[in-house]
Amino acid sequence: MPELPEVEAVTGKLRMTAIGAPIRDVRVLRPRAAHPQSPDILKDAIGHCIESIERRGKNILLHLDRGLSLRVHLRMAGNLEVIRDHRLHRSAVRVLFQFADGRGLVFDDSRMLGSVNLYETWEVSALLGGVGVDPLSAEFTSEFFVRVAGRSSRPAKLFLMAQSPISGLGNIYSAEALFQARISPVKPMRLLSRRKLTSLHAAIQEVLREAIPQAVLSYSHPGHHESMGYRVYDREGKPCVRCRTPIVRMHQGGRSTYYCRKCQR
DNA sequence: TCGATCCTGTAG
DNA sequence: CTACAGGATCGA
Repeated sequence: MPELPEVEAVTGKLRMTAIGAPIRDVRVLRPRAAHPQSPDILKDAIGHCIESIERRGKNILLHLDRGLSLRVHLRMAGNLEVIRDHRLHRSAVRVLFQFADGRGLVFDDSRMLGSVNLYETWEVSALLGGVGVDPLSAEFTSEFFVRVAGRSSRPAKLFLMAQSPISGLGNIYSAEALFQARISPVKPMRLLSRRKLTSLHAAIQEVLREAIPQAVLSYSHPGHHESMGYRVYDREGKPCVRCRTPIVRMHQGGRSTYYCRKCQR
């Protein structure tokens, strides 16, 4: 379920709960979750505690003491949270970190597409060297955006979703940003005017910033997953909120793209 | 730079 | 039963 705002919500919550507690044991209930590493490697986290937590795009980095870091990727259906009692975990749990105080850090993932890996901290930066600029970081300037856009002939939506050179946008917020900026998802990036690009740059930040508080709310009420009101995503056949034209769904890169034929050109 | 693929769950 | 799901990697 997670895109950047949801991952941000998860990391924010973890920062308040998961830092400082020593890890007493690690259970890997589904070895594939550690792929391509051996699941045994996760056991090396035992005896360490989480010192800091960082989000890079959709990657979650849990930095442990003494030079180790966990990298968690939630992919389509993952979740990472602290539970009061590690014995009370649900069935979709793939990896369980038991804290010395009895609480547990739980990675669950019904679709088994996510991953949990343990690296030495210095390796992580190298490993994530290829991930692009985070759209909520200071590096994501309008100038940067115009520059990288000019170098790509890809359809706008595929460009936004590629995680490079921009990292963190997924299917929903790419569609939302393009709608907001009134740009067609199939328009080759380099053909967009500077004016359009500036508008899209602002729209990206706007839709993400707007979504974070919503994501925080939905993650703070377990089992209360209200889908927030999207402007185009998942609105096939429903009237465009701007011009009432029915929203269309098409396929791009194997994913659904929703857009308004009239507003977005 | 693309489609196929990894998995399971759920809606129609 | 099929289609589809908020992601990314891999091989051609």
